[in-house]
Amino acid sequence: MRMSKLFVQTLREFPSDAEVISHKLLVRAGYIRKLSMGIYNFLPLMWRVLKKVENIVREEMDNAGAQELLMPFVQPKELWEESGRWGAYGGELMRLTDRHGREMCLGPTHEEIITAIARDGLKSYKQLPVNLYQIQSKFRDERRPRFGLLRGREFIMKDAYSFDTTQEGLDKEYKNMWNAYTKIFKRCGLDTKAVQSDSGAIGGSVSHEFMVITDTDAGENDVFYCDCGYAANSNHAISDLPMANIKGEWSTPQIIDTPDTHSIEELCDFLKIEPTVIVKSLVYIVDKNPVIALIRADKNVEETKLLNAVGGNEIRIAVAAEIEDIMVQNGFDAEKGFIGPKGLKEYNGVPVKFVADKTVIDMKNFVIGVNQKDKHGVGYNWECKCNSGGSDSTGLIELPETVADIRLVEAGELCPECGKPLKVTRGIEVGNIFQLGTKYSAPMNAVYTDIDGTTKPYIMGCYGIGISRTAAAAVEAHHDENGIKWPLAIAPYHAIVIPVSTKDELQMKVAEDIYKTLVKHGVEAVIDDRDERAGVKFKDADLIGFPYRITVGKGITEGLVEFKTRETGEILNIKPEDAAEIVVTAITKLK
RNA sequence: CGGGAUGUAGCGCAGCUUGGUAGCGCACUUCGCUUGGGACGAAGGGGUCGCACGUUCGAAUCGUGUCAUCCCGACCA
Repeated sequence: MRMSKLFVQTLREFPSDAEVISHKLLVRAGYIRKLSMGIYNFLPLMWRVLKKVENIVREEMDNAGAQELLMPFVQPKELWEESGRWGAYGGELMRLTDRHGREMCLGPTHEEIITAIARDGLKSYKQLPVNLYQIQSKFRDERRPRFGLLRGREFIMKDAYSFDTTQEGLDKEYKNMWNAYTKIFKRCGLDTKAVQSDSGAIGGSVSHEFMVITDTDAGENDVFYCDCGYAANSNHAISDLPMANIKGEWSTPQIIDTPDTHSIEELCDFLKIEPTVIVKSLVYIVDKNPVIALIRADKNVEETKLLNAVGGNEIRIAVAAEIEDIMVQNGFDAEKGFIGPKGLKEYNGVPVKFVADKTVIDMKNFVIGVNQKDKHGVGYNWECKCNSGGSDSTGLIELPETVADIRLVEAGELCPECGKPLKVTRGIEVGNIFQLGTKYSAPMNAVYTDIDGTTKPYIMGCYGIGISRTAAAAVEAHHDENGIKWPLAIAPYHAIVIPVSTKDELQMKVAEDIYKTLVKHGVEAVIDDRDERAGVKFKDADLIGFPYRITVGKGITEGLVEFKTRETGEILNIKPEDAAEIVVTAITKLK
């Protein structure tokens, strides 16, 4: 490709609406342009990168025994009703109506379709196991798209689905996919960590996410890990707490004035206490139902854990107006900062549910909100057998029926497997593997006939890789102040040849010769034939991120050209005829 | 969904307070000059100032509404 013809427009400045480095660089270097919120055009350079990632994924999936197919992007409501997700999926499912008034949706994932395909085709145990996959655009109407390609609404994804007759078969395929993923990301030049995770809306039990560990702030997920090998996503991580004072100083219960203590910090300052002796009450709304979470005040609630504890689809924190409503409806006059569990019965006719984090059970003589403005209860305890002597209930709080781990783990807490302090890092999720079991096959009546003549639902697994997200994650992991440093395997081109002066006939001739030789040997190369100053060409080459740069300049009078490796910055002066060999050798090593 | 901010040429921005013929840098076109890290000079082309309504003799500028984009999410951050 000749640079003068390549469809790419680099920008002198970063776009103003981009926040993370992969977004900034991909726009500035001319890879992508935004069309709408969370929706991007993939320009020719980007498309080359995406095809490279796709092909690596395709090769390894095929090697692992999976078969590629392609399912529709637009899907009928009926299948989603069969699985129960038409109602359950929420706002991320982009729904539309066709001219006949039929309701459809844009596919955010394809469990329903693939299960229907399997149901039609896989009738006998003799046909199983099977693993089917596709590489295709997905659409999720994200509440808040951001970070460019890392969290767009439309994105490219590889999704695979396995069908087995036994759990042992699923376990085997799960491991098979795990191994394939490890190879895929390694080939893409990415270091990944497989972490335990919550299975979320897709459902199922066992699941792992493959995370690219990155120093940049684009990592959306905190990954907690330990040298012993334990690693988990924040929505799944568990830990033991280090020793702390969890016994308050007040031995007799009383309600005291705590004016203007709207935050835990203010309350601690006022009472001169540690947050470890406060039980805070947080109001959540789960599918329109009120849920009060009780947790030690120095810790935070992990919303996914809380959601799993109460069951439901969507969880969010209550807004101030809702908290006010709850107070009024239960005969209180308090505001946020003074909320407590006692006396809260219902909200809009729905009983209030209470969930206590398991770490509050051992707390004694604690401080808690009592639904009175500018007041808190101190010296409170849980109402349980050990406290049965109390004649009046003042100072006793009923321990909720649901006691669960709803706590967000923090670095420094203790590894659940070996007891050493956990470490935290940011990760970008580029792939995931789930054991679905019969979550879709059972409700959709997707069954096969087993050897004994009985019909059984398939045991399913699903396995995703974000193709476009993987490319963006590669930029997060491989860049410097001058631009992108693509791993060779997924770079849009392997090398660029730069004649410093297009008016210098010798330079041009040597550059053209090198370029032709590279192309002849299967190297994907660009020659920068533009009549630009050398600085412009170097800046563009660095920004776009060609792994190798061959510069033909003044040195040619001594028979030498410059060979630069983008990743390391290493510069060699070599003979023109040696350039192709170096690049070809590097490319060969990729296979 | 709630809160905040911003919409002026392809990109980045000024002008708005105090209404009076729409500007700057980059990019683009032509010419000259220059050629190892985003040169310089000259001359050009390109915008109904997000959209609608209103106030006014007159609106990018003031008011109302609307759409879009970005940032933030009750305790804690």
